[in-house]
Amino acid sequence: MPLVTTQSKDEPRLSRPVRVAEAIKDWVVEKGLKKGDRLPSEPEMIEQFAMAKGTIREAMRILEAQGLVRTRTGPGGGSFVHEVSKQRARALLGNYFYFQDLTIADIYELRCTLEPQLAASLAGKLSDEFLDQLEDNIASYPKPAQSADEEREQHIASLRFHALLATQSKNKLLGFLIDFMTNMLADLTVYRRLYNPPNAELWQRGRDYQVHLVQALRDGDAKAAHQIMGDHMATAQTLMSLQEAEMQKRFISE
Amino acid sequence: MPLVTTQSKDEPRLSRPVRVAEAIKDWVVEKGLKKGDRLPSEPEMIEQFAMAKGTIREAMRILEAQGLVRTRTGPGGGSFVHEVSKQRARALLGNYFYFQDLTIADIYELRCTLEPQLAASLAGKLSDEFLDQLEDNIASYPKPAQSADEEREQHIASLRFHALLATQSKNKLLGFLIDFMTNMLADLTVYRRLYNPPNAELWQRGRDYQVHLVQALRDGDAKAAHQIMGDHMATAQTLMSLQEAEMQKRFISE
DNA sequence: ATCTATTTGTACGTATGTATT
DNA sequence: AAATACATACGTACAAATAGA
Repeated sequence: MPLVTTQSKDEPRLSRPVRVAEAIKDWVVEKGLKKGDRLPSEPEMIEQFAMAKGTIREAMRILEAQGLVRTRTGPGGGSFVHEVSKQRARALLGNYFYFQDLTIADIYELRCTLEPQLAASLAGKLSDEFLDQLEDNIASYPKPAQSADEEREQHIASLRFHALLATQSKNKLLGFLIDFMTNMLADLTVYRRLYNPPNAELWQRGRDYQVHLVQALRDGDAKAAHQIMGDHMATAQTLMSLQEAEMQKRFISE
Repeated sequence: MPLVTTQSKDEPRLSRPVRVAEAIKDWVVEKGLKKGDRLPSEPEMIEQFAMAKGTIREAMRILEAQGLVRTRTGPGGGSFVHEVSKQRARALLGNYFYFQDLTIADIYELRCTLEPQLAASLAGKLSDEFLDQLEDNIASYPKPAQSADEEREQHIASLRFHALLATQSKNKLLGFLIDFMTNMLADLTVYRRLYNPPNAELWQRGRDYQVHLVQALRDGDAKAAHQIMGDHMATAQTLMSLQEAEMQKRFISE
């Protein structure tokens, strides 16, 4: 799979640092460099590309910003091929949606189909250790929230439950998406509980879903896992729309 | 919604240009700058951040690489807030998956659920002009491919059909995902038609699906659209697995 | 703990390119 | 066509960080 360069057609013309960055990417792929492999030193690149130091440095910054290399000073230092981290991919993708009018409803629409699919795919595939970890997470919010702040924390924790599950997905794309959505919700949701005080009954239902889900996953009952997660998502979706939750507009940090 | 910064916790420490880039991002959000708005000039930033010219320039390159600013020379030139383009978001996300072992099967697993969902959501919502455009696209591959090359081109064209549909999604996240997946498939699929020569019957079935789909979309029949797209995807999924298609490893260009 | 070698990071002066008026 | 205002690129000198002796 080729590394994706970052150049569009109609746009005027690329600056030198950008072209150098592209050249380095191509070179990395061509040479089959793996993560951790060292790139040529600054002076070597200056010679190889016949560019000034500043230009080379700007090119390296571009690659660094994209998460593809990491640079260290000192002896044995230099730039190294680096695996793009999930955090950075999240952040970079998040910046795209900063300019789109993405709503919480949009995210939930996708969660409603993808989360059950993930749950079904994981039934019977999880280690006991991991299932215990899920239960620990549920145990971290043992009783209904007493305040808006507390409820917010519980909301974040329960999103963490889903992000945890996402790490186990065999399908890396599905896993990333669910992680992205939960993080987006955790980062960006601002409550506007204008008419909806914390509701013990709703809390209990959400909690029950998660408990039953873990049981279904343990039992290897894919169908039940799918069903439970689907109900859970449908409930959550309704809840979010009732609360008139809003997205906060900001750039995301890795 | 805040702009996502790009800093992780465990990692050593950020270089100055990266920190300056983050500071600029925060400043943009704080000031509520919109796309097209001008950032301070190089000399102004040098003063404002008390940094050297090179440092500021590297910071701007970082923001440029992330697609957040665009820079122009000349009078009235400078750096401007820029909406992250879909192309760039695709490329940046693609680089993440370069290091994950994402398979074609993974992508199809998601397409099987998301494409029907999109189709259903668009039934009865599309303009006649757009529906004609879809039909034009179908007309661009009027007969079965005679060679592997031709078949490859037709495959790309039929992926374009899906990308076209994606542009109409009201749900921006869903639209982006489908666009991302079709582009990933178009860019990265390498055929290995070891035992599968171009097959006229399969081609005819794929074509029929698209024709019927457009009809259902015209009629506003969401259920039929969902069904047809679901069948189409299931067929395509089988086809891809039969052809033992492989992902090519490379970085993606915008 | 200190020194030294290595490699990136910062600074700044100058010259060139480019688009607007 | 010329002047202007801006970014772009280069080259050199020096500063900071880190690993190892």
